[in-house]
Amino acid sequence: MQPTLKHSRQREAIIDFLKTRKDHPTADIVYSNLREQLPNISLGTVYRNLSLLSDRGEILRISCDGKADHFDGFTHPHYHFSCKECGGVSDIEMDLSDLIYDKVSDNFDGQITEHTLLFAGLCPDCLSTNNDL
Amino acid sequence: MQPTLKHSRQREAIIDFLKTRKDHPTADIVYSNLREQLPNISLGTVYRNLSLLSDRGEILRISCDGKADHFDGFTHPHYHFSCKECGGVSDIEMDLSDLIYDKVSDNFDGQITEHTLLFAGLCPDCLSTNNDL
DNA sequence: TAATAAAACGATAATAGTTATTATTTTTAA
DNA sequence: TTAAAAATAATAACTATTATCGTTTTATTA
Repeated sequence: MQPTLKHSRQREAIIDFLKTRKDHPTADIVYSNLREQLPNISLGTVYRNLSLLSDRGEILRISCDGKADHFDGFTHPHYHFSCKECGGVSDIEMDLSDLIYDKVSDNFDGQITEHTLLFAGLCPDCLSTNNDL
Repeated sequence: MQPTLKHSRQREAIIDFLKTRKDHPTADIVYSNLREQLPNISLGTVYRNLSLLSDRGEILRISCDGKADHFDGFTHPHYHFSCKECGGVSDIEMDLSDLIYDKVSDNFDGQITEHTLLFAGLCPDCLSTNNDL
């Protein structure tokens, strides 16, 4: 059994902060923003709670290419896009699940409980900047 | 312009080794295996070449959840599966590209040049072991 | 409300994975 | 066969993350 959660101001602040952001901040960014309201919060606390919350499915962890993980406070089914130019991570709202699960069940004998689909390329901003050159 | 490649015994050994493996080894595993034939090879050389080769598209880098990256010597279109029980990474051979690109182009204005789709759950072995309990 | 146990904390040390530095060696082409 | 470019081994440095530990906070119960 996992231990019962006790309320903590720090954890609540982390969840609240993530809910205000659509840009999927890293642990470090969460930390430096929260220090404004909670000057004594520790980076370890941020990491601990981000892991705890994503393990419990309350937030999403997005891992791209060896760099720092990003976190998403919104857990409805959607996908992510990581721009190769600016490094930003943004949302792509669409529903592929049925399509993907139908197809993969024909091709794999194990049990698939989740999938991560990450797109990469140039975001609209960087695309237009590049075209201007 | 990127520098012209010069042949190196170490890089060739890395490519050859990856071609013999279907289990997507990490840099560390590549290193310890290659030391049998090249006792003086350095871990830095392994990392440098794995990055160089994946940047050039000759091998694939597979990033899952903060742990060490895995590398795949086969670059034809296929997807990966990471078992939550044993941590192994294996292949799923299927073609979703058209399906995915068609759908995503309706939902995103940037330019998508690649996508990474990683499945997770229980591999056939761990699934049958779990059922036996 | 005071005592207590569990959970969470902050500070910081430690670790894993990876990248950078540098002096030396290897490769390639003139 | 020499010279420039690239690659190497060894190792230091770095980044992201996790672990440790003594203290504080939270929730429960006497």
